[in-house]
Amino acid sequence: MPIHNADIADVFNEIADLLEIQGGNPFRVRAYRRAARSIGEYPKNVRAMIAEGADLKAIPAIGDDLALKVREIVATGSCALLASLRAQLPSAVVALLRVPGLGPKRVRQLYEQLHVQSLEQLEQAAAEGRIHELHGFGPLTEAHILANLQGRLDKSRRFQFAQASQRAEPLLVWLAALPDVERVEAAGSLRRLRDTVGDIDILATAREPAEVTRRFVAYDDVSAVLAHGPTRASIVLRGGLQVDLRVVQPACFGAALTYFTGSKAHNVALRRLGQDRGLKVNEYGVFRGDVRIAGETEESVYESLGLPWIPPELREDSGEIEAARGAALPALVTRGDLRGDLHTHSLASDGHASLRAMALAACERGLSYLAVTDHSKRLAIAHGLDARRLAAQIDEIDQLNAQLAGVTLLKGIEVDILEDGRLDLPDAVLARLDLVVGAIHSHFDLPRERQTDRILRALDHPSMTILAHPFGRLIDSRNPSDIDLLRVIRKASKRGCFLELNAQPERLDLMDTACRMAKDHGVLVSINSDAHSVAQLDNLRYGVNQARRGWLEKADVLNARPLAQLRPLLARTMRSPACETSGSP
DNA sequence: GCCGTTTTCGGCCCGACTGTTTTCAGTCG
Repeated sequence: MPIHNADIADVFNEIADLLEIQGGNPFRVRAYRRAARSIGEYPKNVRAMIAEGADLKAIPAIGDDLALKVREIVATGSCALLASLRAQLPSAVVALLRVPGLGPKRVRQLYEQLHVQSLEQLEQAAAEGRIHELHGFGPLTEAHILANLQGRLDKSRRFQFAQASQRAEPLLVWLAALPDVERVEAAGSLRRLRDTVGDIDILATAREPAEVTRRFVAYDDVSAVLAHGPTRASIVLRGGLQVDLRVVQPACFGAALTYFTGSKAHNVALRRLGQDRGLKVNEYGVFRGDVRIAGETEESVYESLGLPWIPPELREDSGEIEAARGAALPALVTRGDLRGDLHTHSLASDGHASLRAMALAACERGLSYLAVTDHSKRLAIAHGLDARRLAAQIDEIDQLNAQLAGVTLLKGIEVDILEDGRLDLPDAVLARLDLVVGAIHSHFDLPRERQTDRILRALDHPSMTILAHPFGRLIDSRNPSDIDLLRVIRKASKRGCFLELNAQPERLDLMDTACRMAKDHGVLVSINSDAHSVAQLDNLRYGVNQARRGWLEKADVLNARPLAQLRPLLARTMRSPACETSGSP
């Protein structure tokens, strides 16, 4: 089985978990976690780097020892250290770390003293009252463990951004209306616009902080109170979403907002930067000795560290601090930059609105063009169009465009990419369209080589314009397909094709790191709503969020081009077979 | 186990809350 970066990251993370439970050197544990993250996010495939003879120590957090282990994992699929750790401690115990309230120390105690090594055994031990007898545990801890297990409250559970945002909005409004509250702001991954949100972090200033946390834990949508102090409190809403509130002094607000926006890795990087300058950075401010030199605003915090303000979307310690230092932060794309939408559906397939209604709705939303891309015949469940119906729709759009003012409909199709990479409609009818959006809707789990070759062949089709939702993932329900994105991007670049960032909240596909990879190779990304109704045109904002996390600027986005500039990019002359250089797909 | 415009050895981010202890360890973010 070929080893991917994510596999290596998994091995290092399990090593870190097991070392931590065994009470290993915490800095060594951290080194494995940093290495796992670094490799997991590294844009180049490590297996390919080894094949090319590249120096693995060029990867951040990889030194002599871990470079050897990476080679070992690529060669053998595992590594001796992991095997020996597993021999000392069953790897199933790492699942116990996912239980809220259980960290490495307690997991070790449970294993050594009660021989607990699975969630089932943990639940049984708690139910039988054996846990509270352990030193350091008590009846409350035992009750919490039981409640967490029975409620299946999982630390690793994440919510789609849109779901979390819809739960957070009313709570933020309610908090802002409390009499003592002066200021309320969401922080955390919600503010960083991540595609999924683990919990909601809220920051407030208030005249009487303790009064605010008291009211907060009594919010009427609360199903559990996890913590309640004078300045901090944590609740779980019905539906399982955790919300953490911190109330801070106004003079600290910027420092606290920075701190609670994170990411954790970004915070650590800021603190190290502070250390280098003899400064201490925490949620109360930036301090030289006991003197606070910054903290009221985020700008002041960054300025004290010699940096310009960094947009929250970029705060992942993935190059943003270096870019800020070099005055090279991107001017991120905004919703207002979008001039059109290149993937939408109508009544002709599985959409819920007419062509005219979609066109008018697009116009109302400030868009000047809208591509109609109904499904093709293979997707029978969506009433996909065959060549005859598509030809009729082409004529209908021509007639409608003659009547419409302020918005232009583009003739398109979301054509199925068949298992072998052919497209689902005849070349002749595809050639009549303004654009062809190709998409995979079946055989999502082909092996990497076949899945990649399938896409490369589709990109070689002279009519192909945009690869829709390239990974096919559905957050919570379908993993991304295994494709070699670098090969896909290189082919798209060579063929003058584009990649879609599908803005449906459960898709958000391309992912942020993939957007960045496309940008680095000069392949434009099309932020498309994939709207099946008028209201879903508003999904574009979720796509813009993701694009911003992927460092995309206006110039990197296909549909930020006005129509006159877009048309030549869509023209198939640049993709004609004659243009293609020789070589395999 | 990584890393270095102070360092090749000695550092490695910082504080709140809980439940347990009787002054603090563990967990979390």
